[in-house]
Amino acid sequence: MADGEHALHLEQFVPYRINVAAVFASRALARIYGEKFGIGIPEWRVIAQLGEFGRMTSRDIGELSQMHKTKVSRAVSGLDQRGLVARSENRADRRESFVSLTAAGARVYAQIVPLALAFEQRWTEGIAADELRTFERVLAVLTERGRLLAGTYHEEGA
Amino acid sequence: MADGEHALHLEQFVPYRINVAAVFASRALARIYGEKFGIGIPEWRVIAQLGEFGRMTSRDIGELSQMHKTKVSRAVSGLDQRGLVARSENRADRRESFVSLTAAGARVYAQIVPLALAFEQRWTEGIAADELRTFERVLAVLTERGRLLAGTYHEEGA
DNA sequence: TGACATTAGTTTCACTTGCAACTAACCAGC
DNA sequence: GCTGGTTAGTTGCAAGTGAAACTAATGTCA
Repeated sequence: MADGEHALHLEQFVPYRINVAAVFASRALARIYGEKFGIGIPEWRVIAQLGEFGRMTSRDIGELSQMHKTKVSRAVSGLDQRGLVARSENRADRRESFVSLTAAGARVYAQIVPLALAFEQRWTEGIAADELRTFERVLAVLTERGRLLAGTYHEEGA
Repeated sequence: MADGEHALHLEQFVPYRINVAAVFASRALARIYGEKFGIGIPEWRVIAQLGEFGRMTSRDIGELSQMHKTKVSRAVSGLDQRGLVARSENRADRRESFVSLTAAGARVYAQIVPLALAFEQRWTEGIAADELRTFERVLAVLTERGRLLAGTYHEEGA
């Protein structure tokens, strides 16, 4: 460790710290989706997108929710089998199909949303509003720059 | 969506956003460790801890780097086989053993540290120092609270 | 029209992961 | 110095993952 260099302390290393926080958040959320609804995080993301935007293709789901197409494929299949989403052919382009929530899926969505928002609320409770805004702004910058530094691809976490 | 409730927008949902940022950061870092040194994130965390604290047990490595004991076990085994760490018996408690960097491991550590710090630097470049401090402070709060909300365990991410 | 590239989505495969069960060693308390 | 509980670390296993290969459909350009 020569002059002018800084030592590395893992517990202060931002990429590490972000990851630890992300894992805790995922685990806590997975509990909510999982224990009460038997739904994992990829499934949740699909449901969240469909609940927000309605009918969409798997490609768009992956694009918007930052998931690899194989993960979307498997999540959609699982939800389809369980009757929470339905697929309908796009006659204008038969490679893709539209995915949408069924009535049962919409009910699950309606139940999860308040739980998810309550979790977020509880998680960020007591943090000053302006600090939280700063946090989110910095997070957005880091995410965008991270996307560039990570490369081209397209994928996931929770 | 009744009165008084807020809609959920996944792309603004903090747990989701943290995860996306974490994945990008991990991927970018994994590139650095992986492409140049053939080292994965668990291995990197072990090396980072040993480089910082010297000789320690697997238990302590896991504790400090937030990794499940099986992950630590496998990472240490791999590094041992590759000659980057060495294990030495603790005669006072023969269940555990001390792990430490070999000369080769120390060289790898010395090479990775500046790359890791340069990455962090590049990643956070241009963000105002006070905003970054706020970010880190909020991150610490979220991490601690996340730990509680997630449960008791002990584990990982990148 | 036909050849070639591209795209949506699925499947196969190798790898990583965490949990649970296990082994070996230590630590009561009697 | 036993007996039962606890701890450090490893291993078997089932689930989840992404890359790559694949299928089927669409687009492009001559």
